[in-house]
Amino acid sequence: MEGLTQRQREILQFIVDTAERNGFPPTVREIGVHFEIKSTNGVNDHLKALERKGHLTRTGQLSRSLVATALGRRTLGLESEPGEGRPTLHLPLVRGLLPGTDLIDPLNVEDMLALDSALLPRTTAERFALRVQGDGMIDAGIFNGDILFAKRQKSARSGEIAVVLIDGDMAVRRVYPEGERIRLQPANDAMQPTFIDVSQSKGFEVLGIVIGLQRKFG
Amino acid sequence: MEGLTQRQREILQFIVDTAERNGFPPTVREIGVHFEIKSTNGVNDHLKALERKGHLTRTGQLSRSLVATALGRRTLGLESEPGEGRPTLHLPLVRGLLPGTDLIDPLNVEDMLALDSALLPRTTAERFALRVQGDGMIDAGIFNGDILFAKRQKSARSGEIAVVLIDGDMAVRRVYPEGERIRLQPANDAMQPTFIDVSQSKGFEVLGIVIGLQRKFG
DNA sequence: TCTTCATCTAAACGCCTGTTTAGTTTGGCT
DNA sequence: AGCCAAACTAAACAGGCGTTTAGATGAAGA
Repeated sequence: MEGLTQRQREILQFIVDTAERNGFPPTVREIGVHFEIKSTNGVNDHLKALERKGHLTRTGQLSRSLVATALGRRTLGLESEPGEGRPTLHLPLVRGLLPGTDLIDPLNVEDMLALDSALLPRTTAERFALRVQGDGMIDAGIFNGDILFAKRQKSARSGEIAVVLIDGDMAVRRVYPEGERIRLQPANDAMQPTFIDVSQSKGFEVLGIVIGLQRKFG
Repeated sequence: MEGLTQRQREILQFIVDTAERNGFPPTVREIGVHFEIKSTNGVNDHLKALERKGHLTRTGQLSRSLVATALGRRTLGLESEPGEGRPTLHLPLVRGLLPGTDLIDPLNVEDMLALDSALLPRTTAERFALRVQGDGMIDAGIFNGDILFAKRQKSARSGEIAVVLIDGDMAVRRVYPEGERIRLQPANDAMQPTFIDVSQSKGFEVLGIVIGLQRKFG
């Protein structure tokens, strides 16, 4: 089975990505526009090559019938075997917590994320994901926009990084129980800790403990 | 939110099924053939209704741009598991680079990691993962032990965080081309930059650009 | 009964799209 | 130098395709 040229590979990737993103594959001309190939035949040459090498199928003369084969998908790294027998987790990405709902509720869940279990610590607790908002934990290497993974747990030990609910808003802080009060410590020199009075802690809740982080660059 | 008629539901189902089976949605006429609707307008009436009721999207006047919305999929009982049809990537975790081998080679690949494609930026380039060794990029929020994701690329623009090879060892640094030399800048006050002489850069190579990061806590 | 809506036929317009033919350019290989 | 494959420009054809206009039928409500 022949290998692909760099250009062929890029075009195959574009077809797969476009089908993924839009729900339907691109036309020959749309591929041309994306790669600044002026002639439809320039594109067609690549499609012929991809088809000849078994990475792509076309159906008759139907528009948008460009579909990557299993081989093609494998070439792009979309279908190989992950760690043997190790499960891929599916974690809910939560937006926030609407009053009167459970955290893991369709109303709060924005998406489901697939993640290799090797990328998170072992735990028997329920897990969820959330998007970091703000720079409150920047000195702990947790940046605005990062995805955090947490295990559900209603209490935190001293110094653990927890996802907490304060008056309906989710936040990420280091938690330090200090007798009558709880100190929520940001990891940012420009910010002050928040204190929660244990005796009247309405509106405060520990939602979970941070167990992982994912960042997207660029 | 209005409900669907029996006919509208059937047509929505056909669109989703066809897209699933073929890899691309049907045309207006193909829908007509399947349901023995002689006029394209007969079909179009249904599409308009489905669109109006928020179960279907069409993109301009593009062919085969019929895609069920999240609501539409829910109506059909398809409330899919992870992100709708979005692929899960399988990226090689590389240990290093043995002399005379390609980076993505069984000899260098320690494991395959499954990761939701939504967690990394879109790219047409090949991707790989590596484990961070050392505190050289600690001020950029990249810690010892983190897993980094990179796209394969032989050059880096100024300031990009790159995976580089220096005398056989992989390292992660910000890259700054400076005329006759290249500055490899750590993000750690305690460390000094390394300089590569462009004219005799044997043993130096850019392997890729960092596109993501995964951290495991605790 | 009158109205509304869902469903459909028929026909036509005009851009969209895949395909083909006929070349050119570039780089690697012999 | 000669050859070949990859990659591309240019132009054109024919049928595909979305859309619109005009109208028909029947069932459900008001």
